[in-house]
Amino acid sequence: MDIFARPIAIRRTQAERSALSDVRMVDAAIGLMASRGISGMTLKEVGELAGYSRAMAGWRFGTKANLCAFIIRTVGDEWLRALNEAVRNKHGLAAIHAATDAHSRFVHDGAERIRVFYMLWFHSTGPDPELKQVIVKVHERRQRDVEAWIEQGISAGAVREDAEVKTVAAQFCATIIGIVYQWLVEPTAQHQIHDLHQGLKQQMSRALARDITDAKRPQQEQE
Amino acid sequence: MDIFARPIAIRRTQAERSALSDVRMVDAAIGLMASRGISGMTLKEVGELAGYSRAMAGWRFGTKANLCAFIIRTVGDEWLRALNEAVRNKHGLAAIHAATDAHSRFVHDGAERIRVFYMLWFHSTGPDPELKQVIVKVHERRQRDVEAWIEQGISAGAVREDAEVKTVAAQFCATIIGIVYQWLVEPTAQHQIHDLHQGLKQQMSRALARDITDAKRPQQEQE
DNA sequence: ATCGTCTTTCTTGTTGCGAACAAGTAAATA
DNA sequence: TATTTACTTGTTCGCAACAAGAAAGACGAT
Repeated sequence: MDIFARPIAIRRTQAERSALSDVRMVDAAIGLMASRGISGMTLKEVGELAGYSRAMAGWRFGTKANLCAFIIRTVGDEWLRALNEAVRNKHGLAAIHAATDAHSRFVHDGAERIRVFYMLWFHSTGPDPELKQVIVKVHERRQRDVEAWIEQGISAGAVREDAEVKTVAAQFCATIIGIVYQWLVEPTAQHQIHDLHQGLKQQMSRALARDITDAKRPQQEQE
Repeated sequence: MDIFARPIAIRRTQAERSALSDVRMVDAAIGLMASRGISGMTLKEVGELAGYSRAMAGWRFGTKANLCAFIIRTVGDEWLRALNEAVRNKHGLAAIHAATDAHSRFVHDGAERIRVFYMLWFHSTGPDPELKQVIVKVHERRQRDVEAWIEQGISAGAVREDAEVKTVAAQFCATIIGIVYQWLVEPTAQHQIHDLHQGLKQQMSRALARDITDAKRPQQEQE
């Protein structure tokens, strides 16, 4: 009977315990940053909101920067996985269009996680090497993905051979970041964000399409 | 003789005193942020580095956020003035190309002030309304300038009439921001930054040029 | 299974630093 | 000289960061 009297203090393995506290604290931190900004998120509150003590977050992650890095890695992975899912089996312009549409959709849905992910992304512009390392990794991987799509498109004959792969990929990534910035600053202008994504697709078409006619077709694939 | 014994405690008007301390503190703050990042800049050090006491910066600006806002306004104005100088008397594509080249040049020169300005720019992505207000203003003004260039180009007959002014201007601004982000994260890759600017010019040509031949000419105006 | 020991997870206690404000001093204005 | 404006010293509060202790899982021995 005291089996029932005891609250739901389920017995968990240690690995389960840390995993659980990790996700609880990440969720808490994301919630706090989404509502109060990055500087408004405090390790103390993260611990307490996650159902632990003051110092829990500090103890697990050491420093606030470490927690942020962990969040970037975590959400960044989810994010890359979702994007790759959307692009599955496509290559060349089709892949880029699919990725852009997926990006537009995700951003439109406006999940807290993504918003905070990009907030952190933009916060790592200082000379502090800590966060930057992580960001640069995610960033490089993104750009490599885009380059791969273009190269696959070239070898499949769907993209013009003389396309400057690295430059175009860099432009794509830069524009995506610019669009995200707009979104973060003015989350209400969903229409504009959508237009910017469409414009990006068009721009990539003009840069990569084999012939003029391909590039001219604006291709409103989404919605 | 004690006129000479006394250090250079020149008699200044009160307006001069505040103006002087303002520029000293802004310089100090920019220096600190450039070397240690935004969170590494402390009001205490700003005051002392500027030659005053601990609390000087806090007293003058009230809060750290206010100091940052002040810096954004100050440098933002310098920046807009320099850009407008570079574009003087141009319109349409020529103006946009000139602005892009100027931007590329400024960023290449890599003045501390600009770097910090953009660091602050990217830091204001949270839900904190304080800094965001200022940024949004600078941002809107920028976009209006670009729209004006395009419209002038249209009425002068140099830009196609069916150009979607607002959308293209927004794309231009977004891409600039994306490029700046790249620069902040990887300041070493100057070559890439230059390429991105050139690519942006080409992209704008394709979007705005009256006929295809105009758009095809890559126009390496810079350097 | 049950006990005792070791390890990992988490908590309470403390320190130091910076932001923010309050109350005082010095310099300029009139 | 009186008043306003520019600046300084003194203090409080909150957070990050660490240290030392408590509780909960792991694991071998009986």
